[in-house]
Amino acid sequence: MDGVSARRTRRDQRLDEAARVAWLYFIAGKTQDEIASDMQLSRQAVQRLVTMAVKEKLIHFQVRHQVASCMELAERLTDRFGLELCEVVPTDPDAPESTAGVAIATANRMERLLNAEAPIVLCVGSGRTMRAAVEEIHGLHRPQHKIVALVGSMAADGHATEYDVVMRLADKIGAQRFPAPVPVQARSIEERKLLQSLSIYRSLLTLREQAKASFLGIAEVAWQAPLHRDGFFSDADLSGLIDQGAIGELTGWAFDEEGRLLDEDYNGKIVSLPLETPPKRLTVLVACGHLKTLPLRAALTGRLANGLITDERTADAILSS
Amino acid sequence: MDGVSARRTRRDQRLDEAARVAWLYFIAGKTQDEIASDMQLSRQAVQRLVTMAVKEKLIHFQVRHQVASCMELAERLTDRFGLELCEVVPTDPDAPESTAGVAIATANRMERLLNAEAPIVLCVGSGRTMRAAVEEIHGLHRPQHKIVALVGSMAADGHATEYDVVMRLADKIGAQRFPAPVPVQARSIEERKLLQSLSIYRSLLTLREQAKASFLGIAEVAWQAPLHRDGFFSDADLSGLIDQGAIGELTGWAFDEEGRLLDEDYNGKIVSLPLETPPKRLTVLVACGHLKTLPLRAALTGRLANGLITDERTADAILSS
DNA sequence: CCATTTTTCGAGCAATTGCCCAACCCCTGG
DNA sequence: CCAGGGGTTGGGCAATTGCTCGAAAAATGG
Repeated sequence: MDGVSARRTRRDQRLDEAARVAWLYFIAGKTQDEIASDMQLSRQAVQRLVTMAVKEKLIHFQVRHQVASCMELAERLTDRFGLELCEVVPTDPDAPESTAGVAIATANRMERLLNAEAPIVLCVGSGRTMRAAVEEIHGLHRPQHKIVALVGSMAADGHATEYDVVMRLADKIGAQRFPAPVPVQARSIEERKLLQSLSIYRSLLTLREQAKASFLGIAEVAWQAPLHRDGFFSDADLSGLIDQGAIGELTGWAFDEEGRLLDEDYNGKIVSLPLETPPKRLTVLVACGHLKTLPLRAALTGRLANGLITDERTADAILSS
Repeated sequence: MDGVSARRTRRDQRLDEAARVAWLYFIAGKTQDEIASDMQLSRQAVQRLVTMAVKEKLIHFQVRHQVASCMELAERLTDRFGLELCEVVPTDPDAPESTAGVAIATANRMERLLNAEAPIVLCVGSGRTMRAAVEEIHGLHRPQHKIVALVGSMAADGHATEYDVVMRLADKIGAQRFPAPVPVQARSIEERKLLQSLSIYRSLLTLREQAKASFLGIAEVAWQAPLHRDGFFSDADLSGLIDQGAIGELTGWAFDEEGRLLDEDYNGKIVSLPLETPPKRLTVLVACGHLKTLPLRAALTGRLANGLITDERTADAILSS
């Protein structure tokens, strides 16, 4: 009997045993002790065989539930984009563009942070999804915390968005609020500089340095996209952005499909807090729906964020490029 | 929100959580503690969710190895025929009628019994498979044990079988031997009675009463089957048995396809120790190959034995009737 | 054949898991 | 509004499992 075939045989016998043990352990539900006496092995030998069966993939675990695929998608997103937090919720088949699931998941995550007794600073962006998320937060009273805006809630003409996330969240939990009483985009670079010289802006910057995490929406850069429709960006601005390859924006900052921020010529009038690239704290993008796929993929590729809460369909779309 | 749908939703949420937990536990390999803090649940809650996931079949275990199907077949055989011992070994695809695997498995089982220091009595039948099994026994020296024949090893004309299992096994382990120096079948009922009146026969009966277990082969009743070819049964005997519906025999005792022993007219000349029906001790049938399928199924159906060692193909054939 | 290296073994212990129980919550129906 | 009952919770503890380590056995090499 030659060495190789002998070794092979030994190994096969080992695998046979491992498979038997795995069957008895996982399927028949016996304890390792029982199996040990059944097969007259030591308990430790059985333990090793179980480990081997798992390592050698003799035993396969399969979760038969919709969330199983969500978990897998979350893991793949985490790996691919180096995320610190990723949550994928099932897509409601009756309302595939609904933000409900994502909003609840986001609310849960925020609640977890806000549950703390020690005062924390939480930065939030704006948008419908974030607003919906905030609506899902219940029953917390945390006056010690500070909610800070990452982005202004006004257009250059002074009219305010209806989705004022900071105020609503602060209301909900009785926290201190730090909105940004500035437009998303100034009329000119000079105006932007002026606005940024206000002490209020410096306070926001300082607060953000202390922030535990940021949660923000994302938007596509396209005609009739929310920022355009609501008048935050003019036709001319938008036209320029699109020409420059912008496909999405975070708190006003436009980026291309590689997640590279556009330069001063195009992002120069944005008054929102600058994006941290790479993020210095947990920075979670919250979005779902097919319009968000490209912007999300781009932002994650460019490491503009290190967290993501989305739904199954969007997650799948992000990964299948 | 009505009660039913509320409860349903609650349950679904529970199952979602359970699926998440199961995924993290079984697939991601996290500990319950880790999962608990990740999902901010108590450790016990996670434990319950894992249990629920298993109970609700959310998590499915699959052993990807040939022996997995063997284990399942063994379980089904155990359930269906009320067995105390059942072992199914993989069929060698290159030699599907080979008794090698079954012989090794049988040897292992016998070794386990014979390993004991306290003296035991072991009864054995005859046949090629049993002989092969005994050949696989190694390195035991147990002079305190007694090996007892369940069946004679001679034909009525005095010639002995080449498969003398008792002597070979006793040689191997240095045990005391109690062969049955009688034919399988007497020439007449009178001769049978005479043989049974010998003190040797009574000794064997007494020894069997003390036996820990019996291991025996099985044979088909058919033209050119071993018992016929080797001259243990005459053409006339066999013809009668077949007419009476005999399809198999254990230590000479013929039975029909329901596992009912044939009556005195046909089994009246058998000198072998009577079968215990139902077995009063572990009684293991050792056989594989397509010729053995029917006899095995019949014998198990008639509860003529409470143990079985066979191969995958045969096991499958026995069950698919 | 013996020496050396590698693998395997099981005891002992630490970590993890399973389970029981009293306290608690949340319905439901007075 | 309250009382009762089913279900849920987490503490505490026992059972089970995982891991480390030195010893022993087996494979390897001379």
